[in-house]
Order: sequence, then C-alpha cells, then structure tokens
Amino acid sequence: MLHWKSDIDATRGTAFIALQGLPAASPAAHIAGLMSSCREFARDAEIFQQNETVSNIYAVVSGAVRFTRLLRDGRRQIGGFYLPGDLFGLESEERHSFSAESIVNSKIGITKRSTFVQAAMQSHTLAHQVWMTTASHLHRAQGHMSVLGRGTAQERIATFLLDMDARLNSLGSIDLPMPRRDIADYLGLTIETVSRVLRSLERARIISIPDARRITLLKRQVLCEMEDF
Amino acid sequence: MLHWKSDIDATRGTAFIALQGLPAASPAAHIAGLMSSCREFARDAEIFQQNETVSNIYAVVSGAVRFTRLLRDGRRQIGGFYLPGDLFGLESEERHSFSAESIVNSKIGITKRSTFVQAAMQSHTLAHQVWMTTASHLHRAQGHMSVLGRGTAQERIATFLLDMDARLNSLGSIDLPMPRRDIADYLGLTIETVSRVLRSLERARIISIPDARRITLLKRQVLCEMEDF
DNA sequence: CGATTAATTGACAAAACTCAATACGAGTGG
DNA sequence: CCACTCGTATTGAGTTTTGTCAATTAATCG
Repeated sequence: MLHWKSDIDATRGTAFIALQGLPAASPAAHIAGLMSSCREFARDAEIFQQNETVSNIYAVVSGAVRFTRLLRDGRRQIGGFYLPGDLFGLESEERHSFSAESIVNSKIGITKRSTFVQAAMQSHTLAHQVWMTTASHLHRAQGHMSVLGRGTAQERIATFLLDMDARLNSLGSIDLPMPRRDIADYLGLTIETVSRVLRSLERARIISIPDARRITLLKRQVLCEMEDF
Repeated sequence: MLHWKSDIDATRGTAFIALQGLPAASPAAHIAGLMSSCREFARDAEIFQQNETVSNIYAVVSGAVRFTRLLRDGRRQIGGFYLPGDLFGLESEERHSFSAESIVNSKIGITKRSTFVQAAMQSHTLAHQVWMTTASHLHRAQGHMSVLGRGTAQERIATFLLDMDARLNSLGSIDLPMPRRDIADYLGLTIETVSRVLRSLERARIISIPDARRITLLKRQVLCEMEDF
C-alpha cells in the first residue's frame, strides 16, 4: 500500500510519459500530450502564489495539492484539493486569487499558458475541454458553497469523507493526504471541531480511525444520509 | 428613479435589440447578437429548474435572478445573483444543479444551447468568451466560498453590500432587488441575523436603511475594512 | 381599510469556537 | 531499543456567536 509520506519516487521523465498513468477518462489525460515538463514538489512547497501572474497550467500526476487563500487577519480558506488526474491553474484572470501548495511530495505536469492558448486556438476539441475543465471546477465550487453555507459540522465532514473516498478511489479505506488543519480550513471549521466530529462518528461505529490519516467507512449509507443535497 | 417593483415595461422586441442597453464591456454584449428571443418573467417565476436538462443560455436584460439549490430538508442555498448584463445557464453538465428564478419582474434574453455551441465552433473569439464567462463565474464562486467558510455574519453582510453596490452601479445608494430571505440564504445566515447585523451597522452610522429594500452606504471605508480578503 | 406577507426585535438554546491541557507518533540521538 | 523532542491530534471546560421560537411592527396588495 502506497502511503503519502513515502511517495517519493526517483522516476522522472516527461510529463507526457508520467501522465500515461492518469485515469483515461480525465480531461488531464486528453490534454496530457501538451504537458511539456514534470516537476516534483516537496511537502508544503508552493506551486504558485496568490497574486502571482498566471503563466502555467498544471496537472497532478501523483500526490495532492491544496488550493488556498490567505485572508487579511491570517485566517485561511482552502478552496479545494487537487488529486491525481486533476488539472488546475487554468484561470481567466491575469493573477491567481489562490495559492497552490503541494500537500505531500507530488509530481506535477506543467505547460505554459501561452502554449495552451495557442493549441486551443487550433483545436475545437481542446478548447471545449478547457471550458469543460473550468465548468467542472465551477460545479465543484458550487457544491462546496452549499456545504459551507448550509451544513452543520457533521454534514460537512460526511460530505468531505464521501468526496475523498470517491476521488481517491479508496473504496471505503481512505488514506488522507492532508492534516486536520487543511480539512478544517477547507470545511470552514476548527481542527478541534473536525477532531470531535470524527471521533463521534467513530464512536457511532460509522467510521473507524486506525490512524489520524486513515479513515475507514463502515456505514457509507449513514454518511450519505447526512449529506444535505 | 426606477424601482424593482415597478420595472414592468410593455416594450418588447428581439433580445438583440433589448440587449443594446447592456454595458458594452460585458460578455453578454458581445454575445448579444446570438440572443434569439427575449422573455419577461414575473416575480418569483422559474426560469429553469434544478435537475432540468440544460437547453438554453440566458442573459439578464433587466431585473434580477437568483440561482438557488433546494436541499433535502428544505433548506435553501443561493449560489449567486444575476444582474443586468450577466449571462447564466452556461453549464457543462447535462442537467442544471441549481434553479434560476426571477426575483422581480425581469427581461431575460434566451438562446438555444445548440445554437450557441454551433456558433462557438465557428468562432474562436466566441469560444473564448464562453470560457471567460464560466471562468468569471468560477472566480466569483471561489470568492464566495471564502466568505461562507471564514466570515462572521458582519463580514458576510459587509461583503454583500459592497458587491451589490458595485454590480448595481448604485454609488452608495443600493436598491436591493431581493428580500431578506434571499440575502440570508445567499450568505448562509438566518433572516434574523441579517436583520440584526444591518440594524447594528445602521446604529453605528455605517449605513442607513430608509426602507428595507434601500440601503445607503455612509462609511464605505469601514465596510471595506470589514471584508476579510 | 383590512388582510397578508415581510421585517424586526427579544429571550433563550444550541452549535461551534477559544483556550488550555494532554496524548500520540514519527523521527533522532544516545 | 529506549528516551526525547517536536509537530499533530485529541479532549475538556467555558465562552461566544448565531440559530430558534415567539411576539411585534412595518410594508404591500387587493
């Protein structure tokens, strides 16, 4: 079993080759041919920063990325997580409004934005996929808005666990790449509340937490019923 | 002064003509030539419904639209408001995940999705604008996520007022098209909290509320400092 | 003008936050 | 292999904010 903390892999190569491992259905796979380079980012390394000029498009090959915004008083909101197969950094604005940071050691495919735009001018298919990618990010953001605006702590955690399970293909045994602090900042809660809700779900035998980073879904159905949409 | 409650206008015509009144800089203006028809929707009328098949693209000519999602237990989350010049309904999914409802009597330009997709295949400029529109919706959604996840009631209200003032070009004298219930469901608060925060801002002489639907910004600077990003 | 809906206000309850203490776990050096 | 340390997570006690419920006032519509 591959663990986040040990996923440093000496293998290198072009992003194209690296991206072959991506799920075939993901937009990233179609766009893979354009990825000109592949870099490794260490745990907590910055991929791009809030306010920085948008100049590249990225694809997660392995690892995990958090998309964060720092507020004036030091509070932090995480806009989302990017997992293997996900594209990110594809913004229409001149500057990034969020930072992207590698949560664990990650391999990230990179293409120049200009190359991308050029290619999209040539290919309707690619242009359509660019739009689809942005639209799916929008769809995800809208779903998250509902969770943040109208969910109790328990509903937020339930939604988060089900989402992670689905996206990591973990079949009920989730190996979380991120610490509690990230989960809290993503769900608009404190780490204490995250911890308490997880423990209460464990006591109710709905999940089990053999290790802080590993969560097993014992009664998925109950979690689904907690989701509010 | 035009009021939301009295903006019923007997004038009809093609959307193209109607859309001439839009701000020239808005994407809607560029896309205006495609709008094949223009319909009026009464207060609270449904433009499209959650789960309905996506079949049209819409542009607000006059009035205001709320973008809402109904949750299982009857709670409601408003994803955003569309104001004159805004495009909406441009989704990549097969079905709408939110409903769109006219808040006041509104004129809405409508184009078939298929017509739109065809035209975007012919024109890179149009395709680019479609992407830009979705990207700007994403940008707005991400901003709203920060507000919902990390803002106090006061910060949420301050952000809302400044946003509405800017988008309605009201220069500090905002004529809100929506009732408190909509503001509450947009900000993830209750109507009572919205009411209390507004009154406390009024008592602090930061705003004045001559009428529930009209809010004047007395000290914009103070509101800006309340925003968290 | 009366009926109906929308908004405000108050008293109280509940959910989540804060602060502080404790426990756990991975990595380090003896 | 065992302490030791440091960062992360958990747990507890008490506070704060916001939500709930109920009553009142204000606005809108016929």
